[in-house]
Amino acid sequence: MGYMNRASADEPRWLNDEEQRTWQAYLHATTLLDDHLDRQLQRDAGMPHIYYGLLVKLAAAPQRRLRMTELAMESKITRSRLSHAIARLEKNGWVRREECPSDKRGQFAVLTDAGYEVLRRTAPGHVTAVRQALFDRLTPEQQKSLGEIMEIIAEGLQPKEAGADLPWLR
Amino acid sequence: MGYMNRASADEPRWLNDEEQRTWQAYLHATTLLDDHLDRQLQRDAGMPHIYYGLLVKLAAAPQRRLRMTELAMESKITRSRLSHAIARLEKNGWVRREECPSDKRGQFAVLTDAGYEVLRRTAPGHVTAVRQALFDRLTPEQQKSLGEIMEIIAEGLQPKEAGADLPWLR
DNA sequence: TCGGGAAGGTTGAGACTTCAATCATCACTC
DNA sequence: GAGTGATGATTGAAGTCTCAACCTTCCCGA
Repeated sequence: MGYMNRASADEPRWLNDEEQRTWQAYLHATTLLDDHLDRQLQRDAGMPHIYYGLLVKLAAAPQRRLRMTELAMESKITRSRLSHAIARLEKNGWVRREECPSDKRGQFAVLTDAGYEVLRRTAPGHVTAVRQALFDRLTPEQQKSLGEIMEIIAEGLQPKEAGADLPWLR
Repeated sequence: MGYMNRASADEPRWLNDEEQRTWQAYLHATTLLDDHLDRQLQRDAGMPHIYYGLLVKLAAAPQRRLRMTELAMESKITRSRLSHAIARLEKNGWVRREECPSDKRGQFAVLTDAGYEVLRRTAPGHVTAVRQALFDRLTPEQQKSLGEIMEIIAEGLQPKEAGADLPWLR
């Protein structure tokens, strides 16, 4: 059951053996990599991978600041999740909130110097971890292929149509 | 910072532009797909994706039962996480625990009829969701490539050596 | 300009995960 | 057969995420 291989009239198209293998491999790889990087960063930077990603986005943004919804969108998460995360990072002194002059509802998340420093200190170790787990194991063709595939999947999950169920609009 | 493109003496090999794009695409796709399937299953089956996966493993196992550590290993998660999860699924009546006769420390997680029924009822919708998000969007070559790549990554993250930091041995 | 819906963001409760500590049993050795 | 370390599994607390409810401000048409 689940992804079984069967065949009958009005039944859904179950995954065949190869598809099941591919899907299992996907689940295994993503689960393990997620766990691996979360652990690496928790140990070396004191925060989970997704939080680290937030700091990276802020560091790359003009003025090292981003509107909350924009940051949520770039990170593919909900605004609620982001609110909680920023609250935690603020407590650490790595991010600070600033009001938006042009829209009084708006808030900026701003990377502090301390936040930048954490990034500066831990980025080398993290990029190494990513290389070891991913890039170092794949041929250039596989890297290219992976990029294309992941872009297709990501695109498919964020349709342009109005009313789409996107995390940052939830 | 984070995956910046720089060059100097003893600095780590930062990700180049294409690598950064690939990595971003990977993060976006996995985050969105995880969210998407979690939501689909929470809505239709009343449990998160990983819990659903546990039921699927049990359904496929002989006697519809698996030792805790074995189930954790197949699911790539920690035993602690599994303990909590099984406790919840037990409360739902979808899984029951049984002692292991040959090793009094051991426990079996056993899929109940009610658990099997949930699977029977929700599997079609789930496999459809997976197809729509993943397989339907990829060419056969891309599917093959994805499977190979993910197997490489998964393999790389579970080294055979003793002392490896594997979730289910934590 | 008033009213109502949409957009930006936060909050608290409950659900889930992590981490370290714990307990019981097993396997091995002397 | 007693001691010791390893294995199988659980627990509770703290951290994180989801969901729904909420508040404020903006937008826009009547």
